Amino acid sequence: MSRTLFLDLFCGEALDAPEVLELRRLATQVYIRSRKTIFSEGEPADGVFGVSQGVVRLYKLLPDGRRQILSFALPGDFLGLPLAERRSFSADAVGEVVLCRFSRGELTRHIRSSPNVMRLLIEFATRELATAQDQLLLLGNGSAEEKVAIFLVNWRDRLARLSVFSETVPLPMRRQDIADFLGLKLETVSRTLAKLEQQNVIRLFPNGVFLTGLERTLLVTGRSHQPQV
Amino acid sequence: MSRTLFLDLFCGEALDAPEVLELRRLATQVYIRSRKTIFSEGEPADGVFGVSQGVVRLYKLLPDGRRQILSFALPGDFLGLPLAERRSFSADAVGEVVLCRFSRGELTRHIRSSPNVMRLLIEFATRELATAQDQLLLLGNGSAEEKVAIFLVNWRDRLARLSVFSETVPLPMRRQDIADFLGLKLETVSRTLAKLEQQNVIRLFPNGVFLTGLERTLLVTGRSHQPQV
DNA sequence: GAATATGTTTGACTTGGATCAAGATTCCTC
DNA sequence: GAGGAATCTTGATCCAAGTCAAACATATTC
Repeated sequence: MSRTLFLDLFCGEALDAPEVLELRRLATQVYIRSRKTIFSEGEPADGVFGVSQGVVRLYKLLPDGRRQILSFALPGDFLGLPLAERRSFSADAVGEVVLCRFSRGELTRHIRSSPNVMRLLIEFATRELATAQDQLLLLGNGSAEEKVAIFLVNWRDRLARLSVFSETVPLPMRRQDIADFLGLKLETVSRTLAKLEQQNVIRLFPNGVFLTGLERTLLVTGRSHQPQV
Repeated sequence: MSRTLFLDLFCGEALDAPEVLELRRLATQVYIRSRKTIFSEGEPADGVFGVSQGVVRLYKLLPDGRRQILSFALPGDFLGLPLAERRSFSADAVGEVVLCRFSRGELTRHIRSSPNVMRLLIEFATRELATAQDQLLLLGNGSAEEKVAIFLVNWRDRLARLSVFSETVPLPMRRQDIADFLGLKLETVSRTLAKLEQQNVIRLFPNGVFLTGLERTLLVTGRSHQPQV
């Protein structure tokens, strides 16, 4: 694996080839083993990371051990915005992960001189904020069933944007992760998935689900059907 | 009221005087009556607003009438980021409100040529995202008591940054607004406030609270004690 | 300053999801 | 592939917050 997949994801779309080449010069690749921590909340943020391969969970911990997963980062996503001095959340690898790493100083210097990279970052920030706001709506108002159903649909749609659309959706994260993402307990996630399977809208298999008529049952639709920003 | 208070809030801090003057040339003032809607989700976003005076609630509605308040905007805050074509949430005035309005085209043109304004916006976006993530932590993990207590402390701290610090905190919004912000029902908010009053950590008065030893009781501290970004 | 509307508090009861506790799978490791 | 650990499912019970309902306060209007 010699290519910086993270950057390739923008080539031709948001950035042109010379720009990608210049950024690639600044980037180093980092391989993270499954379950390993990439960085922790409160640490100095000396590197900026983009995901090339795999899934990364971003989360906050409370002193008593409660955890809130903020998002699951996929290839093409940054692990947070590159401006803060310190990490405002922790990140670790859900499976094997390949990252693209920039030094914060070099990247911000490069950003200043490149309107395209600047725009890319602002777009990413805008998208992240909109996603967080949709998640607020879900956490504040959704029933367990709505939360799980919408999570599955959104997850499928995100994966679809990366590869080919498929109703056969891998779920590399644990039930506990889904629970901490949705503000539920893992037993509730398990029970809710079982209930959705009984309703014949999903079919469970090891490390994944098969989605059938799910969207029709959703009360909260979120942004899943809006065009990508 | 002839000055654009919104802009004055940045003068000397993030922007220098000539820059504020130039922005003021682009700005118009808008007066909004109490409870009036400023814009609604889904509309074209033709103007960019900053708050000069008053409190604005930003929220999303579900088809069945459920509402999630995303945040209460105070003087110095933008009502969303100025990039999206359409509003991703609605906004209305909690009390009498004075806004500073820019045309989106003029502002984005100006942003491109001004690194300071650009930086201001990126900082605002970063801060908004961090705030939203703290709110996710609270909505996903907090009990009713934690939610209400942290809301009160954060609200006091935000007001303190605008004027002088005081434990006497006005609450211009309704109980229903607090409930929709915290993912609770208004009865629960009312009961929880009563409980906190019985514990002698707050004192209620019409349209406000007096905070006493509240912070010591908090399990979730949020960002309330971190330095301002 | 009645009359009315709009908010807030409080009480009685219900319930969805949490908690506690086994089992059943799946995944490693040797 | 046997043994053990981690993960997932399912069942029984509990409780924090929701629901329904009524009284109480505070604005607003005529």
